Amino acid sequence: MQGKTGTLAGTGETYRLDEQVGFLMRLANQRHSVLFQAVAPADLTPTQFAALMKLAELGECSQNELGRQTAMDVATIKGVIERLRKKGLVDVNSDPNDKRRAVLSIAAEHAGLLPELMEAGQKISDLTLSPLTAAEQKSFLKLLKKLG
Amino acid sequence: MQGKTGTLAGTGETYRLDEQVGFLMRLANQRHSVLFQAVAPADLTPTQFAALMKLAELGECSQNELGRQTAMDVATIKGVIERLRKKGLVDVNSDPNDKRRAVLSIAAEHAGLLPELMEAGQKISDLTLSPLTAAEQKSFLKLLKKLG
DNA sequence: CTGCTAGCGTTTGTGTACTAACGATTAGCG
DNA sequence: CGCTAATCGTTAGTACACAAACGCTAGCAG
Repeated sequence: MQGKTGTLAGTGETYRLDEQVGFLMRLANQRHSVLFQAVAPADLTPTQFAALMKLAELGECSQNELGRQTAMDVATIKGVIERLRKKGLVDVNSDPNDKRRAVLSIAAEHAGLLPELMEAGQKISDLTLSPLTAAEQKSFLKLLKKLG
Repeated sequence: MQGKTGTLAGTGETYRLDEQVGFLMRLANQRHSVLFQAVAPADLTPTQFAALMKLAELGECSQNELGRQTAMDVATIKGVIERLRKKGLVDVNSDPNDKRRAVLSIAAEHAGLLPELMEAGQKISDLTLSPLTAAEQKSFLKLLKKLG
């Protein structure tokens, strides 16, 4: 009977924030971001990293296309590409065949960075999952894919 | 170290973005946000909802304390509280015993909203997890907690 | 050719989220 | 008692993330 404890007192009080998926996912994401920042080369953020790796995978593509492939909004990918361009990691050229399009590609000078990035990406994933056993990791990823 | 980490850019890429935890968690979070927005009352965002429910649970507390309880940065919780205050859901008063503190509480006029919020929160969690079976949901939450 | 539709990129506005620095206040220790 | 350390809240700056509205361009229908 703590008089001032909670407006929820007396209403059943069954809701626990720290049991909700959304909250737990936010926490897991925060931890992942910290690990990422500690390991990632070239001051890349998780989002920038994703865009860069996808671009490496695709070779060349338009801005909106890359956004779709990485599940980023048009307005989001715009800023991401702009920052990668400023860092000199991505080249932006206009498509002569379609004046609407901007053709993205990885800057040739930095193509050598890719193996390092892939290795770092793997390490970050491993670190993020390290509190789980190998079996748990596999299970977690399987379930996570169903929630995408 | 282990296996093949994609050799060079020109040859084949062995790094699959859509297999990485970080990327999958981002996707799951996006889906959750969409569901949240569709169901949540009072135009609350997931973050605002978390702050509000935690405040209801605690009764009264300072801004920084609420931030800690909900895993939000001081700068983040500041904005969140400001928006909740503008909506009239949260009252902010200064502590007479400690001039640094701002004492937060749920606005009495809206205390009746809480049961509805709890119900919505539960529904959102259920919807988010609906692609999984009951057993999978339990397993997923257990693993997720280890990653927080 | 004209007009419609759809896609590409841009901009604005709102809302997280963290870092870093700051002033004000309180608490603790010598 | 005074100095220092810790805590509280604020602000500026950077970076996602999405909605909505805009202008431009390409492709297609009539």
